[in-house]
Order: sequence, then C-alpha cells, then structure tokens
Amino acid sequence: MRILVVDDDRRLSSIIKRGLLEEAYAVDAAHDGEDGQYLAEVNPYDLIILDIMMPKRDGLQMCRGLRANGVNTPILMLTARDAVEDRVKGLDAGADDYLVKPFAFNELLARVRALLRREGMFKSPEIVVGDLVLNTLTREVRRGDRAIELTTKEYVILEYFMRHPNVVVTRTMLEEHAWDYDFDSMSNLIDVYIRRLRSKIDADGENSLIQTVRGAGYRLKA
Amino acid sequence: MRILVVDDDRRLSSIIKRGLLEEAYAVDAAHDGEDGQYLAEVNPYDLIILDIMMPKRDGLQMCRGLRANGVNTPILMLTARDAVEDRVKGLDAGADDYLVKPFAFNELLARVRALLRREGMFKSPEIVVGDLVLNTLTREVRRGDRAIELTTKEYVILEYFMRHPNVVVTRTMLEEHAWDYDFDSMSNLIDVYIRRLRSKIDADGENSLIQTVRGAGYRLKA
DNA sequence: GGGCATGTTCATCTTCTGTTCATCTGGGTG
DNA sequence: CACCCAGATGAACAGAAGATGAACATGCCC
Repeated sequence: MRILVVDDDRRLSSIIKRGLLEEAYAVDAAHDGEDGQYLAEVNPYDLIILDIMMPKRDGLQMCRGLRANGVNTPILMLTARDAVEDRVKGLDAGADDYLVKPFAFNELLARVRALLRREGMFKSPEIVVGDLVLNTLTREVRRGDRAIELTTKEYVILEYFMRHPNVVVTRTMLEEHAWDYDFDSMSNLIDVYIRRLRSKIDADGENSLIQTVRGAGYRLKA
Repeated sequence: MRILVVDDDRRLSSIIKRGLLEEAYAVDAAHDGEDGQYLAEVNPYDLIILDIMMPKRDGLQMCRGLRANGVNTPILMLTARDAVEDRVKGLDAGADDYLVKPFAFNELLARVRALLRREGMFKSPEIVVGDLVLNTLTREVRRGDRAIELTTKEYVILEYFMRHPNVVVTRTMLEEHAWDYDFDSMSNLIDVYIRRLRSKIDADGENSLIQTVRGAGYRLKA
C-alpha cells in the first residue's frame, strides 16, 4: 500500500512517515501543496494524508485540484484547528476523513486502516473488461466461462492492461511496471509475452482483444 | 516528443542527448542561455532540460524569460549545487522539476517521463475540432461516429493540425514537428501525407476539412 | 539429481508503414 | 489565352516493426 504524506511541518511529517514505514506501508512525503499534488497525480497512491495549512497551495485547494483532475484516492485531512466549518470545508473539498491535531499516532493509524479497508471493500476484487474477468484476490482469470491459466508475469501484464482498458500501453509502460530497471529494451521479450497472452486469451478463432498499435504499443479493446 | 537540452558542458550535454535519442525523443541542444531561449521560443518543444550555471544567460534568467514570453513548456532544471535556496529559486523562476548533479541517467529519464506524463494528464485526453475527435490516450480518432484508422505519422500530423485549428500550418512547421533535422525538403512527402489524411478523414463526399492555402501550407477548418 | 514450469533469447517470416517517383491537374499571372 | 508552378494523385519499393516457433537458461519441487 502506497501512502503520500503532505505536510509542511517537517518534524511532524517525518514522525508520521517513520511510523507508517514501520507498519510496512510505502511512504512518500511532500512539503507543500504543489509538490504534493504533482506527486499525487503522477503516482497511484492508495491513500493521501494531507495537512490543511500549507504554503503555496493549501490542503483544501490541493484536495479540490485532485478531485477535479479525476484522482479518487482517499484523502485523510489533518488540521490544527477544530472549528466545525473547517471540517465541513474539508469534506466539501473532497476529503474522506478528518483528524484534528494534536492526535495520538494510534488514532492516525486506526483511521488509515479504516480508509484503506473501506477502499478495499468498495472496489471489487474483480476487474471486468468485456467478457474478460480477472480476480485480484484469487488471481483467477476467465474469458466468458473458460478459465485461463497464466504465469506470474503474464498475469501482471494482463492486469495492467485491464486496469487501463482502451488505453495505448507503450512498451516503456510495461517495462516499468513488470520489470526492474535493468531491462534490456532491445530485446523482444514484451512481444513474446503479448504473443503468449494472446494465444491464451483468444482461444476461439475470434480476433484478438489485445490490439497492436504500430509504433506505439498495444491496447486492450473493451 | 521534442526535447531541448541547454547546458554549456558539452560532454554532459552530448551524453544526455544520446541517451534521450535512444529513447526515441527528438532532441536539440544549445550551449548557452541565449541560444537556448531563442530555440525554445521558435520551436514547440514538449520539454526543456536546463542547466542553471551557464555563460551569457543563466538558467534562472532563461527560465524567467521564457515564462514572461508565454512559453509554458515544462522545464527540468539541472544544477551542481544542492542548496535549498537554489531549488526554491528555480521553482520560483518557473521550473517544474529539479535534478541535482551528479545524477544517474535513469533518474533523469524517470523525471522526463513524469513531466511529460503530467503534461499529458493536465490537458484533457480529447481534442475536438468540429466533428473530428482525437483521443490522445487511446490514440483513437473519430469523425462523427465513424472510427478512423491512422498510422503513427498520420496520427502525429493530424494531432498537430487539431492542436492548431484554423491556423495556417506551414510545411516547415510540419517538418519540424514530425521529422528530424535531416528532412529532405525537396521531397513531396508532406503532400503525400496530406493526401492520405484527407482520403481517410473525408470519406463521405463532403469537402475536405484540411484546406490548401496556396504558397503557404494547410489549414484545418473547424 | 531429474523433471517440470517459467522466464529469456534467438532466428526467421510477414505485414505494414514511410518514402520515393513519375505523372496529372488546376489556379494564377503575364 | 497559354504557360508555369504548386499541389494532387496513384503506384511501387524497401526497410522496420511486429509475429512466430523454437531453443536455451534458470529455478523450484519432489
């Protein structure tokens, strides 16, 4: 689970960060609203912890900005003030929960868990694209009612495609997502995996769900 | 994607250039702030990589100059110093991201991708001109509800037209945007592509969306 | 250690795209 | 009205990108 902490108070944010790291979350930190929004738009966090009072762009602005740009990651707001209007403003801006400073760290942890759990319940473990169904919990894949056996790497790649249906997925995107940094981009490994995925997915003679977009990459057709 | 590298250290800049070329970016290089600013104002780059310390005009000046002239291209600043004030100055001057020398090339690449991606996310993925719709995420193009299949180069050219509707697009502009520097301007390649685009876009007998402007270039009619 | 599954590399084949070329057309100008 | 040039057009070609089949390597389980 990846968490972003945005707070201009470096002492506090480093305490939060360390605490979350000990709980085995992956944590990034930013110290103003601009950096924070940038990071949140570029990376797929599972949760954002956001201070209201910050330089450049305050938490409310940042929150609204994210929602306006279609980022739905759950947001936990922090504030030093406990005025009711603030709470209302925060929730209005699109935050999911609210915590008043000062707080006990355990309180924060509890809220974090609650939000992540809620998120996990909201999104079904199944990703459905056309007649393709992928279950992220059981790692089972079906097309229609035919079960499909995939190796780990094949599964990772297909899941990526299914999370971005219709979008052109470049080779670079696949590299970054499924391999580490020392990937030899001259190899045709990706072509080979596409080939295998296709042969498993499109058993019946219909044309492939994974389309080639020459010079760009591939696309999973919904 | 076209990238401009501005750095007076010729060794470093040639390394950067070669690396980016291998990633299939189109790269120009300048070695002082004056040349750099000139190129950046004349050409439509998608990203500028800019060293802070340079002769004639340093990176900060150049950055401010560009922003003052309405150039919004994302800027990645390089510097040998890692003082916090420098970072602040750079971002204040209008830079979008920051990288401290020395850096691993992969780090540079990651930032470049992030900036380009961010750029892509801020603008809506759909460009609409009349009944023409182009989706930059999926690379799908439609006229009305008829889907249009384009090759890479055709797509690049049409996108350029759609980003400049009603504007006279000269051959030179197309050359610079869709080809590298060793383009043979005596060839009629561009005419051929216009021909193909027209035949794909204007399937029904209506008159072409791409108008010829004799002696000047072409124009996409909204 | 043998055998199986998965990940990776390699060589070859196929298809498509980018480019060139030769020829045709029509508008503007003297 | 005739000429000329910019642009339009259709076809052909060559190289690149991708598809494919098989071999090779590696690690894991029994």
